Amino acid sequence: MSNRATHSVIDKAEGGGVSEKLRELDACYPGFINGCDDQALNLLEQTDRIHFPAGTVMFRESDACKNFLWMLEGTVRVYKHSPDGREVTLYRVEPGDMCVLSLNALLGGRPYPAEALAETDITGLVIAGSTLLPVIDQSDSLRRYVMKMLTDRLYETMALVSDIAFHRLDLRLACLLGQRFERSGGEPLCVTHAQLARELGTTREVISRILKEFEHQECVRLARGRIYLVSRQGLNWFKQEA
Amino acid sequence: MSNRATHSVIDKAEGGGVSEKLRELDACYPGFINGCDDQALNLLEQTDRIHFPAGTVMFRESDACKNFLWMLEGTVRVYKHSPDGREVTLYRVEPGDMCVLSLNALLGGRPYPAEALAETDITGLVIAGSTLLPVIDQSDSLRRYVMKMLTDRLYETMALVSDIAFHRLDLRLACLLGQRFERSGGEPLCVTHAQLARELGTTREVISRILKEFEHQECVRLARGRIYLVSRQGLNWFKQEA
DNA sequence: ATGGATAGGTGTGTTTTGGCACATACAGTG
DNA sequence: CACTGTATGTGCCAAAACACACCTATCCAT
Repeated sequence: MSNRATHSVIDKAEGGGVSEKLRELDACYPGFINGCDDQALNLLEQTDRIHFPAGTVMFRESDACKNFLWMLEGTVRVYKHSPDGREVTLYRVEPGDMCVLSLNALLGGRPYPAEALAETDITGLVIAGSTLLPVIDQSDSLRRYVMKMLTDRLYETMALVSDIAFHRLDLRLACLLGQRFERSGGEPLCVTHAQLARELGTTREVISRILKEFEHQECVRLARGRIYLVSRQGLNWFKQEA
Repeated sequence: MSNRATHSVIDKAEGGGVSEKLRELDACYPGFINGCDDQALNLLEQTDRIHFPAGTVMFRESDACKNFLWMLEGTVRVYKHSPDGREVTLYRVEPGDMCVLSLNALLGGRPYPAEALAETDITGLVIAGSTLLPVIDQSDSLRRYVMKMLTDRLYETMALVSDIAFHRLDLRLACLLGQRFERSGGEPLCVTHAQLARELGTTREVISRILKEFEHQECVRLARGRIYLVSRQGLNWFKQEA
C-alpha cells in the first residue's frame, strides 16, 4: 500500500444534464426536496450525473475524497479490512442516505478511512466538496439533513461496537438474517456464506457451521446461494434473539 | 430496567453566575471562544454552572436527554453495558470535547444510548437543548464546532469497530497502555486490571494474564494499582504493535 | 457431457477468550 | 497488630472462534 493519497473514481466523474435531477432526487429522498431552500436546490442543480457498474470500488482506504455523492440508484457497502484479509461491514449507502465517511473526509480534510464498493450498478449525482461545504453553512435544510445523517450513523456505529464486543456470532448472524428476511418479507435471501462472513467480520467456515445449526433447528433451509425461511414464526424466532 | 425514560442528573441542574464563564471556557476550548460569533457567545452566557462529584452517573442507558454540557473540568467516560455485566468504553469527554451522544439524543429526540460516568469531579456549563438547537442553525462557529465533534467521533468509533473485530486482546491492551504511557510521559499508570478490562470489553482475569505476560517480557512492572513502564524503549515496543 | 469456477460441508486440531474458584497480597483504619 | 476491603495471581476447564485441508455439489459455458 502506498502512502500517497490516491483518488477515488468519484473524484474523476464528468457529466451534465439539467433539472430532472430534482425530480429524481425527490423520489429517493422523501421530503428532502420539498423541505429544501433555494441554496440547497441551487447546489443540487450543479451536480453532475454519474454511473458506475456493480463491483466498482468507489473508495479505497486512505483515498483522498474531493467529491460528494447523492445516490439515485443502487447500494454501496462501506467496510474495513483486517490485516489478514477479513472484512467488517460498517454500513451501507442507499438512495436517501449520505455517505457520512465522505462527509467526514471532506469536513476534516482527512483521507477516507474505509473501503466502499458498489454492490449494484450505481446512478448518482456528484458535487465537488469545495462547492458543497459552504452551502452546508448557508442552507438550513441541507444542514439538518447532514446532521441527521451524522448522528444516525454515529448512533448505529456505537450499537455495532457493543454488538461485536458482546454478542456471540450465532446471535449476530441470526439478527442479520432476521433483518434481511424482514426486508424481503420472508422471501428467500440470495446471499452466499462468504458474503455473510464479510458482513460480520468472520470467516466462511464459521458462517457455514452456524447456518447448518440453524437448519438443524428448522429455522432455515439452505441451498446454493440461497437461504429459505422455513416458517413465518421462524422470523419471530430470529427477532427474539436480539 | 424500566422502559419509561428517566432523567439524567444534568437535566436537573440549577445555578447562575455571569460572564467569567467565557474566560473559563476559553481556557478549555482553545480558539473556540475567539472564533465565536455573537449568537454563540450569547448562548454561552445563558448557561448554568454545575458541579458533580466523581462517581456520578451522568446518564443511564435510555435516559431522556434535555440538556447539553460544556465541560470545564474533569473526565466523563461513556460506555456500553453487556447483558452479563461487562463494559466497553466508547469514548471520553474532557474539557474541549462535546458529548456527541447528547447531541445525538437532542438532535434526534432519541434516548441516550449508553451510560456516562464522571471519572473525576466535574465542573461544567449546562444549557437546555431547546435553547441550544436553534443556535446551531444560527451560529456558524458553533455549528462548525459541532460538526467537527460529530465527524471526529464517527471516525474514531469506526476505527474502534475494526479494532475490536480484528485485533487480539493482547495487542489492544498493548496499544492502550502505549497511549496511556505516552500521555503520562512514561510515568507509572494508576489503573487497576479491572478498569482496563472495562475499557476493552473483557474481564479482569484476562487482563491480569496478559499483563503478566508483558511483565515476563520485561515491558512493564506490576504493582497493586500501578503499572510501571520498564524502559523508554518499552514505549516504542508498545507502539510497534499497532 | 465435460471442465472450470464458485459455493458449500466437514473433520481435526489449535488458539483465544471466558468463567469459576480460591489463594494471596496489599493498604488503610481503628 | 488485627480486620476489612480491594486488588491480584493462578490452576483448571469450557466455549467460541479460527485455520487448514480437502471433499462434494452446483452452475454455467462450451
